[in-house]
Amino acid sequence: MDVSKYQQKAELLKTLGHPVRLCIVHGLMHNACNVSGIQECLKLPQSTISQHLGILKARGIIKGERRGVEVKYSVVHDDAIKVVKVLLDDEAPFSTRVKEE
Amino acid sequence: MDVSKYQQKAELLKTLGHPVRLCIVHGLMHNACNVSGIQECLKLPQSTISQHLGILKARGIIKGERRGVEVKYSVVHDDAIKVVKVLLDDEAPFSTRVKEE
DNA sequence: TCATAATATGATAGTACAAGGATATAATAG
DNA sequence: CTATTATATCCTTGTACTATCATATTATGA
Repeated sequence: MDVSKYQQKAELLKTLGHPVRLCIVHGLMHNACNVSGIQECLKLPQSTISQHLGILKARGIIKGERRGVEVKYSVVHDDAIKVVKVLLDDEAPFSTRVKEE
Repeated sequence: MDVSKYQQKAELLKTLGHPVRLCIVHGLMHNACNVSGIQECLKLPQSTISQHLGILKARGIIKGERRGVEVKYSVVHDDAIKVVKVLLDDEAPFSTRVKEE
């Protein structure tokens, strides 16, 4: 039995299996934004958000690009996107996986 | 922001986010079987399997029907089925595949 | 009844995770 | 250089999860 396949997929699910992180990923799928945006949305201390972002980044689910003083986050993990879409299938308002400006 | 929705979905993901449980659910989706079958497959102590089954049952992901001396388990949670299919999309028996890219 | 196979539960010990405060780094403006 | 804003890291405390052993329950057959 191919255990490592399950381990890898399970780790993804476990990472997404936290309300704050799930919310962050879902939000980022609609529009990439920075920590302050998320923080305002979730009303949690900045350090808590940053920690979750760090976990998501370490697992390759999101990436952050620094733009001047901000860091703009977006979702880059295909499986993660698929899972979240299946679960929270509220038809993306738009397919806005963009970075304007 | 609708937090409870995320909490509920996150709990599902967290529950599936353990290699043994993920493996159990995936296996059960292909054919419902009993504890001994799973145990043999995973080579873990019976009590460990049973505990994971208990967790999956408590969260409404699987159900067990007693058939004589055995208990036959099967997956009953729609979201769980969708998630596992998307993630472990090996030859879905039917064309119930979710879109890919 | 008793023995046995299948499954569940309880207890325990080790490990990992979560939140939030304090503090540190990075970029830029002045 | 200094101040400010944005973000990251460190640390502590409490809580939850995991694996396993030992034991209990349940159903059935002799």
